[in-house]
Amino acid sequence: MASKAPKKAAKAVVKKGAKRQAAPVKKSAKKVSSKQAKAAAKVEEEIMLQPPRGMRDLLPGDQSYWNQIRRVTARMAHEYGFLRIDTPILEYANLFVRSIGEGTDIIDKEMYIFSTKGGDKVALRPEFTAGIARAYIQHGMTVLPKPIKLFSTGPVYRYDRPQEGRYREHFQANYDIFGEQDPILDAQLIQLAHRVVIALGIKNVQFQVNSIGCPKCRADYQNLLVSYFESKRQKLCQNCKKRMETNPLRILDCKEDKCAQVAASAPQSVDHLCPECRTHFKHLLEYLDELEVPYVINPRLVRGLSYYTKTVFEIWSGDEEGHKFSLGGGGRYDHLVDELGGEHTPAIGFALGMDRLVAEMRRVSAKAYVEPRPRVFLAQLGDLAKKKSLRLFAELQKNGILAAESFGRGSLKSQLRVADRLGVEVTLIVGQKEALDETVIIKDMVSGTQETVSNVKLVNAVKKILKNNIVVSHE
RNA sequence: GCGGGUAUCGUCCAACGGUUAGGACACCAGUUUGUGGCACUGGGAAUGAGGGUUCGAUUCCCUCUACUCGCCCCA
Repeated sequence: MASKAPKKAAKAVVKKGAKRQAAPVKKSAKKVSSKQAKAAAKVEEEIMLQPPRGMRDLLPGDQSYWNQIRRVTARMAHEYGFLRIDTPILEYANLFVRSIGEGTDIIDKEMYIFSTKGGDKVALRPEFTAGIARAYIQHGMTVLPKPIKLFSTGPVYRYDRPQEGRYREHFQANYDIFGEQDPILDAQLIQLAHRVVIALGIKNVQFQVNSIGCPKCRADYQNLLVSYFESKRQKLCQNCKKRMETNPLRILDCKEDKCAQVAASAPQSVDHLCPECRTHFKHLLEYLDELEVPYVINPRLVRGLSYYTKTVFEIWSGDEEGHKFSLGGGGRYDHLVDELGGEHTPAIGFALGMDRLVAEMRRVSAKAYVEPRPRVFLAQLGDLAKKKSLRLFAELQKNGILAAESFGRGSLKSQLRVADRLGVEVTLIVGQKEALDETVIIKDMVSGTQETVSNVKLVNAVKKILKNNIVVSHE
């Protein structure tokens, strides 16, 4: 038994789920004085055995839903003609500031921004589109036949207060289309989003759509809005009073009761669109009706990024209590590319929140993708067999037989226990005798019967047994 | 950034202010050494950190940290 002091020192280091890492410390602590141990523990305490706030591990047990989402989003991207693109997680900060815009919450308070050793101001991407638009311009994709459809998945970062369904690191599946202004693309993108969600087994969804116009008509509308809110200034919350100057459109979706009341009778952007924007929106709605996508027009939907023009939309999913939350959103951004220095390129894009899709799939017990499990276990006994088993393992794989093993274990008993727990149908046993004879024992785990076959016949024999067994599908 | 709640083995729970901090599940080993499931035996494994009150704190108080729920915002 360790004396009390070292044990305490070790304990301090241990923290949750860190037994193994802590064990060596415990051992060495025995040898040193308690004073030293305490000092060591103090240093060790600095190591937080948890990820930074708002970030989490996606454990093996979580992966089936993630795999399903990765597969479906990528398959659908392919079917709609999207090409995969991966851009850096880190970009120069001003790329985001310029595209997303000052006055937005994302830029003003939610961006991970810092300086490199070389003095560059960089930021973790808070969304995909800015980096993708940058790559589009930089690599001259403008010469490619239009439209150019690009697909990405990966983490994005927002320095936000975490809560249910909101993380500082979360994952998005992102779709962008460059070089086409026809509203049928808007509709097609919404259709894609709908089909992804449906394919994942999430059925109770609805789209919220709105048009916030182009820079021309929005400027007029914004003036109208400001003068309206100016007349009701007293009734607005502190935040919204500030928004009057910075981002008046956002007052429309303020959740404060008093603001919502004022906003309810505010002029709506859809009533003040220029002829071009009006036509665009009208056609979009016609296409959506044709598609039979569930949608409602939400005149107060404005979205938190300032580069949007014309169409904006979100996908919402409901739960039993009638509480709804957003699974994704997007919109058109016809002027982002030229604002960033490229030639004028109308574009539209949207992102799905993968973490939220997982949460929603869990809630509705949606089907998940399960990797094929090994149906064969390879057990070894004795030094010679142990050596041979590595080669045999590879041999099985080359012949399409996925095998599990527990080579580190000595006794046959414990290996069979593992085999049983894994639920394999066949265990291959190689002992000293078999290793010398170039044979393997094939044990049927269901009936318990076994036979010895020569190495050369092994693969076929195993395949035969597996073929005859009824394959249990894992949902 | 602002409120509320929570913090005990890997997980889920227990412990009138006094227990060697207990149990279940999981994990590891063994039940005569080359054969799984069941059973039995054994083992490792925790009071988030720091102060205070007290003879004595897992328990009461304070601070910090983390998590969590809501607001804000968003995916």
